[in-house]
Amino acid sequence: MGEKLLLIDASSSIFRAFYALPALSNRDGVPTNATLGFLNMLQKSLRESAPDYVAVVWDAPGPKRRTEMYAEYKANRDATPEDLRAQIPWIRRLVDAYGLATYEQEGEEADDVIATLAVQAAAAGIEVEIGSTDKDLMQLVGERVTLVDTMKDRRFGPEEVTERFGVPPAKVLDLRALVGDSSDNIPGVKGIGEKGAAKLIEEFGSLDALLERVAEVKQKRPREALEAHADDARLSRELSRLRTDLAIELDREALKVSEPDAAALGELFTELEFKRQLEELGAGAGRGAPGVEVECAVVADRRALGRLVKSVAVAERAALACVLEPDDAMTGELVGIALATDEGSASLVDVRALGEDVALDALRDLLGDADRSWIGHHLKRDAVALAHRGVPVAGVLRDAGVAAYVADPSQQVGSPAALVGAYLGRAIATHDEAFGKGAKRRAATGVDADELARFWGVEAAVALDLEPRIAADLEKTGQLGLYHELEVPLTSVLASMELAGVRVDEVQLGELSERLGGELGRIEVRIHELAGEEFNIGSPKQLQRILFEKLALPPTKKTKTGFSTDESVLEELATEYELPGEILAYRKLSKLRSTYVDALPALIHPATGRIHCRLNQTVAATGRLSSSHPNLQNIPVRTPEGQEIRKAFVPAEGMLLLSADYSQIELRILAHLSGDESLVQAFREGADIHVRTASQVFGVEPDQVDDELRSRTKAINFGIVYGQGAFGLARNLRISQADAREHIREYFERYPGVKRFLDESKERARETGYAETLDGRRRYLPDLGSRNRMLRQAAERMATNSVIQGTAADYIKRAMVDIDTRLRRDAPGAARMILQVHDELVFEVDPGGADALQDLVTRSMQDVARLDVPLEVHVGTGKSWLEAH
DNA sequence: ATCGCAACGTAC
DNA sequence: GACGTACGTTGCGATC
Repeated sequence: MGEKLLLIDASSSIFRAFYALPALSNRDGVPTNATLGFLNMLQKSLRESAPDYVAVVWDAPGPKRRTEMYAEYKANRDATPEDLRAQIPWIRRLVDAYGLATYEQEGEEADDVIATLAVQAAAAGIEVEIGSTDKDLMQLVGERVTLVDTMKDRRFGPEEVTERFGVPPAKVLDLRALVGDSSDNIPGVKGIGEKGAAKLIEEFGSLDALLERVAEVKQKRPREALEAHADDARLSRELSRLRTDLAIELDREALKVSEPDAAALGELFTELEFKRQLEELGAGAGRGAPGVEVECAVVADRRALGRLVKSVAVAERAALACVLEPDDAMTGELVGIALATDEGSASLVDVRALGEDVALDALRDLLGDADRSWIGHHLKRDAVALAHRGVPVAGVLRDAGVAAYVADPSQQVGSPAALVGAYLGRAIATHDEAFGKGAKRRAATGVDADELARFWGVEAAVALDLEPRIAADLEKTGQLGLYHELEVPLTSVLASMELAGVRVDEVQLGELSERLGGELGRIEVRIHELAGEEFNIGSPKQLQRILFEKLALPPTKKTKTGFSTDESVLEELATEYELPGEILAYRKLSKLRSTYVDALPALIHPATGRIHCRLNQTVAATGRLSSSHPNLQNIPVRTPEGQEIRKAFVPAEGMLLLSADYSQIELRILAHLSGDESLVQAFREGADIHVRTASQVFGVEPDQVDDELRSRTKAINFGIVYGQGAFGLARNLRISQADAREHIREYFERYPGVKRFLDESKERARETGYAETLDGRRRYLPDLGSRNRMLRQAAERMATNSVIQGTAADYIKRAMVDIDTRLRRDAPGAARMILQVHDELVFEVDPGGADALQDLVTRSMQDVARLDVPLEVHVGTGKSWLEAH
């Protein structure tokens, strides 16, 4: 049996699917009929044709060659229905999830691409099936080339074509030159239909012969038509002629049929609410899925440990998974270490049986080998745990969760079991299934080693399959560089930051807590006095009752469950009444106390005396990091009380803190991406951007811009980045919606490049289905195609904001990797990076090395990218975070 | 007793 | 309903 290539004409298939199925949509109002129809066709073709190669061919956007030839080409086409256009990104995702190659050749239509590929494949002895009903494609039919209409279950080989048109495939082009095509607005020769044309071609042998000997045509009407419209016939032939000589290579490797990405399909089907498809997929990936067979051994004596270490040392690849109880790198007990070198077997080093020192000493050289790679889940946690116990992991950390995050940062489930089900179509136990949750949870310390080995051995071994599988997907989407060059090295950087931690002055916080407590007590008394009764001020529900029922103050805003008592409401009421102001003061102080002042000391590590937050690499949908346990990215900075908290973040004895932050990085990225002349110029000239914007938008001299105007303009600038509308701006600035609308209009008038960029970002995201940063980080936004206006507009704001916020995230991550590399090389021990707060990096440095560090950090941060505007970095040093910032 | 959600507020 | 991204605390009703 020879090989088979299936070429799918995307637009033709999608159009047919759209009109063949009734209007369907999911609960978000995303139309789904064309997607479902296309999916059915695709599945049927793959099943019935069983091709070895598949390519999905799209029309390229923009001007077409044929339009240059003939301005009226396809001029009579109606605009594509909106409900169809909205489905295209979904269909592209579907094609991606199936792992199918796509072709989209600039300036070319799908027909010509298909023709070129078909001719090449046929010449190479490959059988070609074309999934399309386009009549023009009939000219390609031959010994090895057939057209397939999947929906009607019809195939067109040479015989069927001859039967259908009355001429063989080789003469279809000449026939169509006479007949034309009303749907493409190809004229043909008026007065000649398909029947007549077939007769004429048969009689004269070809169009050229016919035109040469037109006088011999017996019937009068066709003869006269031909005489009058010979040029139309020639033009029509050229318009219908498929090109088979495009500069395209038939890349067999790329076109090979591969396993569909069950994860991506599952996600798509869920979002689209394709229940039947989801069930079918589930039959492959869900409960009934094949399990993972892993031979799991417990290593509990030194000799076995020695053998294990040797076997890992010589293995090409190895997976690692630490068992920690509780699941925390810095405070958990190291119960076991699972190691695997192939997918079928794993060993659990029983740390409790061996003793931590014995176990770790045996692994020290292996883990310290910088030339190795480690594959796993949660490798950052493992690296921190091991380094904290004196065994740094020097190798490359290839984490499946990080890979999956690059593939889709919005994904909600990143657990190993979910990823295995999704990407490998196999079922493994979840942690909760194996060990219970909540009250029923069994601590790892109380589980025998065999059982731990069975669970963690599988987790390690399966990662050896999983991570490369996801990486292969990343290669297809062009995101492998983002993974290998940025996120993978970053995992190690974050691990050393978490390990380093930050010192906080417990005594200072204790004093502050006392002070706040006293103040809170006084305010509480006053509040109860004003309310005429005692109640829980922290309960919005009780507060509602007091304010809006008992005291009958006018409510201004609602929540889902009742009247809102949030800051803006209370502020408004505070102008008329005393109680709301007191509540605001109470809220502010109690927030600071409970969230920071009292919470932070409890998180100081008993051994290091420092706070070690987690810097999460796989959480934020835009590519940013997040911080938790505790969140050190939202430590107060604005209010005086908040600044007291920052003062308590201090360097180790004899050291300094150094803070370096990007100035206006998001607006600078906006300037660069939009290319807006005024905005670019403003940054190049080093202007105060808010003053400059104020001056340009409101038409006043820069020295006439007072603090008030500047701060209002700052709000506008922020609003632009967040996609804010008139309503939001009006509320923020407490101005009328009309005024806000006017400000926004003026802004865009003054910065037309920004307007254009924002519109284009949305449009591009709508076409592709995702927002993308300069480094190729994607965020899928299916709601861009929703018919629900709110959902759609929210997705549009996410699209524009994600490009800007995500690009900023890419940049500071690059800087972090670069700085870490340089510090390790040039100044080991003298300085360490300890925190990242989105546009700020915080270091702890020996005072003697502060100047050098400042140079290094500034240069590295500025040089992450060559933008049309300079990247400015502010650096400060001090004996507290407040001083340094 | 525990879980999960709503409301609120802190950061960039 | 209306401004993007996070995380933590509190209160409170549902659930175990």
